[in-house]
Amino acid sequence: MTGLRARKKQATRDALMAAALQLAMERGLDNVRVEDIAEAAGVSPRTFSNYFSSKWEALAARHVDRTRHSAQVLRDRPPGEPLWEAVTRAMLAPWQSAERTTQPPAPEVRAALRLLTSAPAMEGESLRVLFSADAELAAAVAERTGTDHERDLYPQLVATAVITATQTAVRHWLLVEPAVPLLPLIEEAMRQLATGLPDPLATRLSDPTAQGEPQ
Amino acid sequence: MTGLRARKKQATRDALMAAALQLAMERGLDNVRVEDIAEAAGVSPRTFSNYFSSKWEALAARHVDRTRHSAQVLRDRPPGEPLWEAVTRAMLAPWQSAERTTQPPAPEVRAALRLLTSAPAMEGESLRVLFSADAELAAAVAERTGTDHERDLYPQLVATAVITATQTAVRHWLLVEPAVPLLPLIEEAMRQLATGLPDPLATRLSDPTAQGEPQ
DNA sequence: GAGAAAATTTGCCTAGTCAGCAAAAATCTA
DNA sequence: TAGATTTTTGCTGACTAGGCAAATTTTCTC
Repeated sequence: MTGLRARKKQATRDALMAAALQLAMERGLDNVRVEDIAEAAGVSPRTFSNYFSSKWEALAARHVDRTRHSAQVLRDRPPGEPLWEAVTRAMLAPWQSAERTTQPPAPEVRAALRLLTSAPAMEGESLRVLFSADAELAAAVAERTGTDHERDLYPQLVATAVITATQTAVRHWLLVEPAVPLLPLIEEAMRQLATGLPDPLATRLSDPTAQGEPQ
Repeated sequence: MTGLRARKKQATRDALMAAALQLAMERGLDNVRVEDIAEAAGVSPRTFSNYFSSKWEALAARHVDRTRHSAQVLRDRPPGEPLWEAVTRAMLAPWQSAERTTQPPAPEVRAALRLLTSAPAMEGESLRVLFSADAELAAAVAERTGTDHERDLYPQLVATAVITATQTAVRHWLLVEPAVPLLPLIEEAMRQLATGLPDPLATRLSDPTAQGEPQ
């Protein structure tokens, strides 16, 4: 599927997403109209609607892409690998692009992203698209664990827990000062999920030698 | 806070929520305008906007109320109680009203709700409001576990995992045929979360005597 | 209770969004 | 290159979101 048509479509989609992000970080999404995004991407406003049903969706589309990516990675992990190891690798994958791991984002980028992602409308849209993509992740989990996504709660529980935990880690990463690297946060979130989110208070009480603070 | 003013406000809010649900179940939310809801509730369209910023929000408001309720219950559980027991009780509470536990909803209500809740716009709005209310739950978790919701991932992880797991259980309950009672589904979801969502395949392999199927 | 203060409802209004339709343009197939 | 398919686009109409100020209702103070 690498015809000119498909490539142009992808390019348009990318251009719209990039324009939306750029403009939103510059002026705040409330001060950006669909028309502005379309213009910046060099297409008509009507074409914008063909790709995204709102400007929030255009921004949140990155989440969809990342979730799809994770699902693909999960399917590709060796079948014998323990589930939670595979899941952790899968959720890390979309964030392991070179730029992001080698250097933290500039403070002003952080600030802009923080503003953007904390807007209620934006959070909502992010969650919506995340969950529209979670079926794919759930299917991969079902396949790997021999469960049935029609009859069993299990794959859905894992998929949604994993997605929101990752989201929580990312949000934490944007908020916390001073800046910390993202990947360990995601790993930690997965580890906590996989161990049943044990009450750190109870753990400390029953095992006074424990040193590790919950992160 | 039981002045006439406050009571009227609550009544208006309830009326709008009820009207929205009623009309949406009758004709589908796409065929209901804000104007219709306002009329059915006996207020002006402009007043609708004072309460809710969209018709989806009016429907999803039940989720907010339930989450608030759960947070309150969690705060009220005895301090010595293990976290996951308290959390489970808290999440069950809003669903334990008399009608719902004694008899399952009529098939046509189930069908209507299924349609309603599966609309993407509706799912998105549900998630948005659920997560705008999750701070309260996270705060209750932080208090109970001696963690800091600014510095630690933990309370956010628990709150979002618990909320989405409950949501998954509810969705499952609406979808599965034949109808099953809701409360055990929620309990099971919490139990799985608290035990780290163990891979049922691995469990079965390493312990061939195990009989329980993951639900 | 009467009148002042505060909160709520309402109508009016503007800017903006969303998607159906059909014509035009671009791309693919053979 | 001709014809089929897909995508883009302009036009349009129904609907929405929320600012503002006037009118109404409730609460507060004496």
